[in-house]
Amino acid sequence: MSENLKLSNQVCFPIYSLAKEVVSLYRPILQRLDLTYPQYLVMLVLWEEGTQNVSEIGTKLNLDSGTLTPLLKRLAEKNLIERNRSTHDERIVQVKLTASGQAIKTTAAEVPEQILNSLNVSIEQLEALKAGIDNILNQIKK
Amino acid sequence: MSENLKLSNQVCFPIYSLAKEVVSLYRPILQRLDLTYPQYLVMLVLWEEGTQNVSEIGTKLNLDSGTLTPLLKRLAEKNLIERNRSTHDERIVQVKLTASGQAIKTTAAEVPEQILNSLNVSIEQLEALKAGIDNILNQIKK
DNA sequence: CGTAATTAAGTTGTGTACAATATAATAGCA
DNA sequence: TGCTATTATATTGTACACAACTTAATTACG
Repeated sequence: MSENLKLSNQVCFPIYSLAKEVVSLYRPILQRLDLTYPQYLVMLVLWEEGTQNVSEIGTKLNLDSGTLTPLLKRLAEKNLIERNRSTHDERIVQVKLTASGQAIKTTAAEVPEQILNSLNVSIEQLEALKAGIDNILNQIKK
Repeated sequence: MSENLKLSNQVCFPIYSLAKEVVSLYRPILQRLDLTYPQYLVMLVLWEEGTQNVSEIGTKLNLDSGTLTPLLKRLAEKNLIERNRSTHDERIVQVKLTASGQAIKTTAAEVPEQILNSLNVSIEQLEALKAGIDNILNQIKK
């Protein structure tokens, strides 16, 4: 196999490994908030953009209802969100922060700093990585 | 939140998204081999390095026995590998390619080219991304 | 208006991931 | 030798992730 062909394995496996590594960096930090990384992503969307439909959250996070429905039920059980059918269109479920959900935003504000610290990498390196990833994400053939 | 603090979200979420995107690029290609991406990774290890212990595979792929044991059982059910307890040390399970497992290596050799094609990115961009990822992976505080 | 097509969310089934724990075998050592 | 610690793998439980399908509601159109 040519060196160029091997490259896909040499890039895709590190991407896969890095993603797992990143999630495992978040795990102990998010544990204090009783959130998993995907749950934290949903909370970020709600903190930043307010009440959202299930499908709006799905579009922003690239997750489908098969993943989101049970995840949102778990967030609701923890009393961080409320799920209500829209009266205007009964198909739509609106996901809204509860007071508790809004309240933990303050604690969650400390997460990025802790992550930056455990990533242990310069801002410049991160910027470069972000540029490289955005590049690929935009160019992948859908 | 300062721009620098936001950066961790702006890097970690794309990493997480890209990894899912990459796995979903492999999915239709690997479907012809009846393999998932993690299963393909295990097969790559075996094709390149021959018979391995469960823990050796785990070290190379950053997966623990809780993930590997059921995955390897599925590969064994497909008759691609054999799992045998070592006679010298009964704790060790040796994972060995079957004739079928060895045989599909030929078809699998086409996978990297198909992935490179669907990534739709220049070799230079991939090399840059790989460098950025390896950088971070090496520097993350364990 | 009435029905077909579409849409939004939920359900089911399969397959990772991983923490925590269990089990069994081996190694180390008094 | 006998006991303790360690090691390798397996098991259990929880939580994604996604394909395929279902259900219920809304829209589009003849």
